[in-house]
Amino acid sequence: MTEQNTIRVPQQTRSIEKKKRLMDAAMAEFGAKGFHGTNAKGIAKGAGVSVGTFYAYFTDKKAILFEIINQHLIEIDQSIFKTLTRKMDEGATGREVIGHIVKLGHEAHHHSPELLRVMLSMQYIDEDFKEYAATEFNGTTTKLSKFLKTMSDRLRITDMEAAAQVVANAFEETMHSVATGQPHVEQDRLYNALIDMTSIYLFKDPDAPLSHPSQDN
Amino acid sequence: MTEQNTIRVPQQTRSIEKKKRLMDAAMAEFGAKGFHGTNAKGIAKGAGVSVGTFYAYFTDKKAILFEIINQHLIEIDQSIFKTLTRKMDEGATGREVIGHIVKLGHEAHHHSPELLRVMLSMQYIDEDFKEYAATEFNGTTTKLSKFLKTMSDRLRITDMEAAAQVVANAFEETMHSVATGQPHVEQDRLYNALIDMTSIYLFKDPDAPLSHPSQDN
Amino acid sequence: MTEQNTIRVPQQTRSIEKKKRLMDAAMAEFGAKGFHGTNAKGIAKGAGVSVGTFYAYFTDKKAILFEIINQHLIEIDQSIFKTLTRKMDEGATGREVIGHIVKLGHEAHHHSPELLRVMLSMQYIDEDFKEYAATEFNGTTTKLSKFLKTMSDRLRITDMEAAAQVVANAFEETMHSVATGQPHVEQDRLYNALIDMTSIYLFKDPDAPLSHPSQDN
Amino acid sequence: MTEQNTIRVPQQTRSIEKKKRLMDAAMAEFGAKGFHGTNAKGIAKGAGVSVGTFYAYFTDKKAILFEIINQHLIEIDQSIFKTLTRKMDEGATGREVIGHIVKLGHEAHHHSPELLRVMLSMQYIDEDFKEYAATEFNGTTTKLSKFLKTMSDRLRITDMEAAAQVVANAFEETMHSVATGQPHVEQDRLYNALIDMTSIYLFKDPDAPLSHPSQDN
DNA sequence: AATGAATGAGTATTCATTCAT
DNA sequence: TATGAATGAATACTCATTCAT
Repeated sequence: MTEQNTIRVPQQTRSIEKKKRLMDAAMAEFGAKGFHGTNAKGIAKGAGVSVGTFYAYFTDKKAILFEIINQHLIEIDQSIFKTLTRKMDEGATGREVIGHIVKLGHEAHHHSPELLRVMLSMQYIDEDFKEYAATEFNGTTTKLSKFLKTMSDRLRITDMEAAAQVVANAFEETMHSVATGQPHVEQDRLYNALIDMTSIYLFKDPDAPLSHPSQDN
Repeated sequence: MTEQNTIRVPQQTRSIEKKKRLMDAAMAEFGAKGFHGTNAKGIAKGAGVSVGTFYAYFTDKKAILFEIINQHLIEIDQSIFKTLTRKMDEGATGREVIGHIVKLGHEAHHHSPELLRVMLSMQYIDEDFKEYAATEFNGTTTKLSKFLKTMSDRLRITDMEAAAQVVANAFEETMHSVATGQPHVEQDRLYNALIDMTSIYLFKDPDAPLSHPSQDN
Repeated sequence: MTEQNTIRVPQQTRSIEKKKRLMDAAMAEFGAKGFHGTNAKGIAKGAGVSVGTFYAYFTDKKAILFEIINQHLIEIDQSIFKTLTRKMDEGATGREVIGHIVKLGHEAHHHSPELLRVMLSMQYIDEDFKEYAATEFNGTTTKLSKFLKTMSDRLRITDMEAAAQVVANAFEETMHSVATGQPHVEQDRLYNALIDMTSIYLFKDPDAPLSHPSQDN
Repeated sequence: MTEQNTIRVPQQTRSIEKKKRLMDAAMAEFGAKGFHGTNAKGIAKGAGVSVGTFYAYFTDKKAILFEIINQHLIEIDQSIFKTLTRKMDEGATGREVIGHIVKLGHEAHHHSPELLRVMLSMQYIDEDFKEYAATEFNGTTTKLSKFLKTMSDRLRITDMEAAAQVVANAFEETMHSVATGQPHVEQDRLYNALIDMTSIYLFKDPDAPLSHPSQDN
């Protein structure tokens, strides 16, 4: 009702640690019971603080989930695109680069499969999360699209934007299916198929080194 | 999901119609407000019956959602595989058959995008739905896998099961992104990319007719 | 959040009785603990029903207080103006009629002094109650004003509206001070003073009979 | 209202100023949001100090409201009775003196109508405030009563105490209705009626000068 | 078969007050 | 003296489910 509710922005070491404890506890709770099964009281208890303290750091349980997910996605995103150019400089082929992305993506998704489930469900339930996920995904495909454009002469495809999105979709869904659960087929066969499909699709020659494009011409 | 109470199995015409009314009302409610925003009272009201009647036909709101989704998926599944063989007999190429699947899938997913969202969220929230979705998806990939095996000599790929799943994944996610959301790229470009990717991946020659395999040998 | 909350309008005998029980319990609670000290749970408990039942009959505690007060004011209002004309026909003087009003007002205010306190506080706290009280008071003064106009030739005063309001104010406050508590002076002396003040103010001759004005002229 | 903790009685200039700042902030908060809508944190924030500091100066929010109201009433009370004798010495009539009181009362009540509302509501809600208001009102009527006794030979009325209270009641309520609300009749007509009613009631000749009573006899 | 009144555990959130720093 | 982080009891309100009629 009143607008004097200020959310605590921790500067002190103790406060920062308390906020972290809350986020860790929240992650555990969300992972175990889902969004609707989790409540502020439980999170606070898990973190060893009072409900009041929870509400001092976060406006509500949606806010804390948001912050948790945000932090994770930032980590994932960074980890994927960071090493790509280095790989290429090492003379990796298209197929190898794709394989590397699969490996990184796999690791990222397996950081916390439980949380991943919650995150995935939220984008279908909540408008804010939907929007956030869309923006996030958009960012990823844009990066991928740009990445593809830097090597356009090695590519089969011409519509880079569409390709980036379709490939990202295939990656997403396959990662999720592996991370959240039911692998009807062993993970390696699945990843091999994924690598094969996207490599064949994207590259003129998936097994040629990607770097030093000038030399090939 | 246990059936501790006797749930009415309608034999009478009036009962069947009442059950249908309940399911229609439920679909509308779930679509508009999501699973957690919907309650039994609202569904009953929408169907013009009492809460008691609702509970006479369904154990709880999960049960009615289950039944609704089940019905839809059956329809979708049938619509996709029904016409495939006919297409092939008409001399369609691999690319054309894939294109046909995309068209059917698109229609199916756009039958009720709202409900689709609920369905998608539920598989991340609820164990029963997760299991169901897995089985369903498994069924689809199995069918696809079998379908691929009937034309193995025309295919690039060798691991049919893995291919079926990866292709199904790419389809799923792309359909969903179009159905539930903000397409960053126009739908047609996306679908073309999807068709291109999967055709190139699956077939030795995506533009050769699939039928009469004996002739080619 | 959802708008399917329908407030139960009792038609059955049992329901009507339940609603009455709730209102009686609420009156007791409000009287004893004031508005902010009372909660739905307590009212329900007092009425021997569950909280849910409370909320089935009333949207919130404000609503039930409103209904209680409304009922009381209707009773008060009716009791005051009902017998006035009869008194006049019996040849009562202005002073006697005023005395009669004081008597009726006193009875009305003493129906439930505790509730009166709550009612009075609410008009200063809550906008809806303020508005309601204003309307109600307006109604009373309007009636009084009309009543005065029927005997304008017997009156000293010329601005009937202003007189009606000032007289009503004097009545109100004196009634309240007697009903809610601290009589620094005995009630009868106070009422006599009130009668004296308003009679002298309103009438040319407070001790002449009010009826049959034609005869006097 | 018990003082279990040591409440700071400011002697230092800085402390006095801090207390004033708190009271000013509290007035603003109470006026804007009422008693129940206001909380210690908000007041402290408004005063630019910490909650702890608030509790160092006041036991709770009731205490600060008490102090604020007390200060205001003292001011009002003084302003009303201060100039009365002077007016009389200037040869004012009874009606003119009453008119002067109305003017002063009006000004006093309009100092902070918002706070007035809070004050009025509190006397119906809280026992301590009720008692305080009673005492305060008692004081006013006692003063008025004494004032009247100094001019008993000019008065119609004989029961000075009762008259003082009834007149005070009429004043109170009319002032409040003007200050807090929707005047159904213009303020001037209302005040004129009030002056007329009380003058006619109190004085033998409302239009004769009050001073030098000996000369008249 | 159908109704819908009744239940009450459960949930999110606030805020007066304390107390270690 | 002053701070403001921390506490946790308390509150309004909802909704899945039952069961007497």
